[in-house]
Amino acid sequence: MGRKRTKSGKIRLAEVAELAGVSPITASRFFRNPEALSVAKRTRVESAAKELGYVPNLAARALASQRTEVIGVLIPSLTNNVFSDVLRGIYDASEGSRYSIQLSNTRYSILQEEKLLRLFLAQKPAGLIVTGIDQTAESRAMLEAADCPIVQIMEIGPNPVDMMIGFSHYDAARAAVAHLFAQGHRRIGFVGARMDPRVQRRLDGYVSAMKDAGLFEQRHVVTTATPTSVTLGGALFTDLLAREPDLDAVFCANDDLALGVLFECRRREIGVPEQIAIVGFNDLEFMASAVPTLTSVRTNRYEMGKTAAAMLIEAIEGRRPEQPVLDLGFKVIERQSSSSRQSDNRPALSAGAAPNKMVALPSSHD
Amino acid sequence: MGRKRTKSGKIRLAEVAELAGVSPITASRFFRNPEALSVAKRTRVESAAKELGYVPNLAARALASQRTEVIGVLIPSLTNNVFSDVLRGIYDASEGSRYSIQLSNTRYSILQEEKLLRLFLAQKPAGLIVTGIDQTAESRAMLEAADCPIVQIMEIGPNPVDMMIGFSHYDAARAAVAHLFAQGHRRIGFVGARMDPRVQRRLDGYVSAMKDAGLFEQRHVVTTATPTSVTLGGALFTDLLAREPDLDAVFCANDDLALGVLFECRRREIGVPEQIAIVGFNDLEFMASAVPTLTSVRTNRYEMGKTAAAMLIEAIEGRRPEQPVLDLGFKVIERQSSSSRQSDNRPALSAGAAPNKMVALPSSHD
DNA sequence: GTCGTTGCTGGTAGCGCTGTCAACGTTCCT
DNA sequence: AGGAACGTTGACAGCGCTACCAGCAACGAC
Repeated sequence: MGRKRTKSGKIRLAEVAELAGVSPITASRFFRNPEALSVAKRTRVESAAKELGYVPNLAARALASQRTEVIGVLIPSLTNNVFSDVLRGIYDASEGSRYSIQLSNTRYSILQEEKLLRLFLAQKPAGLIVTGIDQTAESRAMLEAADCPIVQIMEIGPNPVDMMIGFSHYDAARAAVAHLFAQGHRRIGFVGARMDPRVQRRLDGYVSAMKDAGLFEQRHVVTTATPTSVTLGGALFTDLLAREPDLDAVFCANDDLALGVLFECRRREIGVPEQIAIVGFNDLEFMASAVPTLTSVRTNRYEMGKTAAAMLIEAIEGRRPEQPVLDLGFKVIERQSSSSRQSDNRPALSAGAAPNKMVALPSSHD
Repeated sequence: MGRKRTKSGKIRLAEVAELAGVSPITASRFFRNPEALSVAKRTRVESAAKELGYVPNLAARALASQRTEVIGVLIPSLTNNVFSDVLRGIYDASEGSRYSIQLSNTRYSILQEEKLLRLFLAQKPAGLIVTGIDQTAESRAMLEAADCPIVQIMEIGPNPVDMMIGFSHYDAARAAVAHLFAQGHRRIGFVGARMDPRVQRRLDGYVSAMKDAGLFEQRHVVTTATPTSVTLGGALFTDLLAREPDLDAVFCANDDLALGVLFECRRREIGVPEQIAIVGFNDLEFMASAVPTLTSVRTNRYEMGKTAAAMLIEAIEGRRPEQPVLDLGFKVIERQSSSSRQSDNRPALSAGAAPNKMVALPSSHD
């Protein structure tokens, strides 16, 4: 008795080929490069596969072809809203393609990242998406030696490993501070948490902008390594006020902190923006809805994820993008919390009605 | 010349076995069931593997053993904070285990879920985590026929496919309403968005509690299929007020909506809780930090994900939990936004100092 | 008519690992 | 002392697919 089915009852390629009256290898080709088949065989295999409900065995394919159809993604956090937007973009772009996403969480540790990278690379992924540009030397070497396309996301900088998509956090922070200057603010504090490399670069941008204006004061900067939260924003702002009660603005390294600062102002009955202006970073959805509406720096997170995955897939399939480094820029979204025009300060009647004035800036990096 | 290495330069199990002076199959056993080896061979294989930097080829393993070490996870959204907490738990529990997570997004569509399920099952996952209890009949049949452990998460209900971990959204909503009753509120509105099955059950719980008290009014319920957001909370609340200006409390199906309602109250200069009490759902971090602090129903999302994955892994390895259905319960976290005691209503000086009174309830389901 | 050339197809031989089962040595029991 | 029982080990034969190369027909150029 010839065995028609595998033990598990699954349909194999051989069965499809038999039903279609072709050799297994021809059926195999149908799934990988249908154009290589004559139209007649193509349709025969197609209908045979559909009739039998054939699903390829990816393990066998990976073993025989010596490569997988897995895209590895290394991100530092699953909690952070920012990364969930990026991830959504990545998953959306991978959907419908043959590639599946393998996600790992580095927890903001470059050592953990190195470990995970080694793990990924051992499985010969089709491509890799890694967060940021601050890998260990060892990681960097592995990435450069990897024989698959790689996209670095979230920021741009010199010496891309391969492809890169993001924006300049440094320039974005400078733009936020410039906006506050333009509104007449001078004593501008900085509130930052987690202090991962990107937040650090926002701080650097803030510091340089303040120094350029001759206004930098170390005591205006409050940071912590603690993970960010709304509550933490209030606590850090409290510290900041204790050091410098005369602030007239706060630049927050992200929107959660900004919301915490807003609540703390409300608690202390400090008028926003009359007494203190607030600017956040990322432009999460709630910023437009707060009272007063909160100014923020908009970043294109979903688009970043989606484009990164799309670029990667193109590169995997041999079509390298003509633009391997993509600057997605940012926009300062000016809202009530930092507006000096009194007319903008009265609470709008409905959240959606709050006027947003945008200041678009492609981040320039050199 | 004997080939020592695979084409790709990778070390194979055979090399390790040769260096250790054992047969390949013995080396294989070392990685899967070290206890089966004598101590001498075990240490020999171990050091040989380390010396060569051996990494198993998972594709070959999967092909030969007819099973994968992949845990499939089906969740309806990557955006929703709730799921990022659950996911974090799942990833944390899987870390260090041999299993890797394969994530797919159903986008709240049970048809999409069915499609993804079919895809997953074809690859013979080691286990499956699916969201909720509202699968299509077809999905349900596939799950029941699957020869791997399955955990349903996010809620509990009758007829688990296999294991189940969650809580009763219905009971949680009833508890929230009961809390508002206890604070003296009677004209309680409901605001809901997305209206996925779990939000629907929260609505059902609200309706039943209101009906039990003889206070239900259809016009006090405002819902939409639109995805949730803070802004939407304000908009829905605006609708609700237009229908019924005399509300004295609002129960929001989630915290984003609650925050939107709070902002809208501030915009309209409606006192919270003096004029209107607000209760949210999920107890996201910012609820404790808002002004006034916002009452919410705490759910154990991280723990749910972590426990689900841990249970699943145990079951995969043959140790079925004695409790296949786990009710993680919920807690009504009472804060200023729904407190009738005037002393609680004055703004606390610091966010963390806000007193939280907890009402713990294991959800009873029958 | 012959000779490439191109397009399509199939045979063979693995990819690296594990399931199965038999065989071996050792211990323990009667 | 004999044999059963156990623990440990290895040989063999694939898992389902694809890389590689050979073969064959059809076609155009000379």
